[in-house]
Amino acid sequence: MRIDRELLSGSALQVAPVLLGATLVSSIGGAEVLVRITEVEAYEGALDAASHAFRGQTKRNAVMFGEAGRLYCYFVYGMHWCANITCGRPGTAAAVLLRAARILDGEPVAQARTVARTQSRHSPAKLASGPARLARVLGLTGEHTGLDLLDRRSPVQLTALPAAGAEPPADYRTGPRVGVAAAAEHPWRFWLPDEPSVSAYRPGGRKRVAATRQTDAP
DNA sequence: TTGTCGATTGAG
DNA sequence: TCAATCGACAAT
Repeated sequence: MRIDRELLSGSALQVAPVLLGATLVSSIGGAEVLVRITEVEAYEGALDAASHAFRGQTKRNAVMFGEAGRLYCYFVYGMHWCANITCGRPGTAAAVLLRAARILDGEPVAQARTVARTQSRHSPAKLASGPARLARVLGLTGEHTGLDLLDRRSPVQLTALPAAGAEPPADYRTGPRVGVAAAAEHPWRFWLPDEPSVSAYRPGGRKRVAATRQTDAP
């Protein structure tokens, strides 16, 4: 089934599981890489303390407030790019972080991009295991933010959903987001079972617990 | 203008 | 377990 914008216009929580199993193709740099999404995370707007859009619109997160189906890439830890697909209605911020994928075609290109950055090779299953690794094999950086993934002329396109169509896959798993301290109580991570590319879980970083006030409040 | 920290990764 | 490495944003 073809992916349309309406399908992506729901909340991040609704859209995230639907993207599991979808295929994404990048022809950036003249080399084609095709992947099947195996792991994602939902990020809402004002109601999600872990979202880049939590404190309102800024230059960086502006695309999250626009129409669904656009690419949102951000730079993190001074060296990595991570990619999201925007969702929700215009005016409402929401996006789905692409955390891992299985490489269906273009593995040599993916491997070459990895070696170029790390000086070392990865096993096929790990080439796109993790948001920064996935963005790397696809050649995605900040300059690609805003690209319409539903436009056939775009160098990066969301091509198709699995046979099930607009429904989430029959079998998938959910859990807390990886490396996110805020709003950790919600299962906003979705992944396909038995997929070697799915990244390892890691609890959120320091939450800087408000003072080590062990004693009870007055 | 300055200081803090991050939706991570790879080496040790 | 920890360093790398820098842009965004809140605080000054």
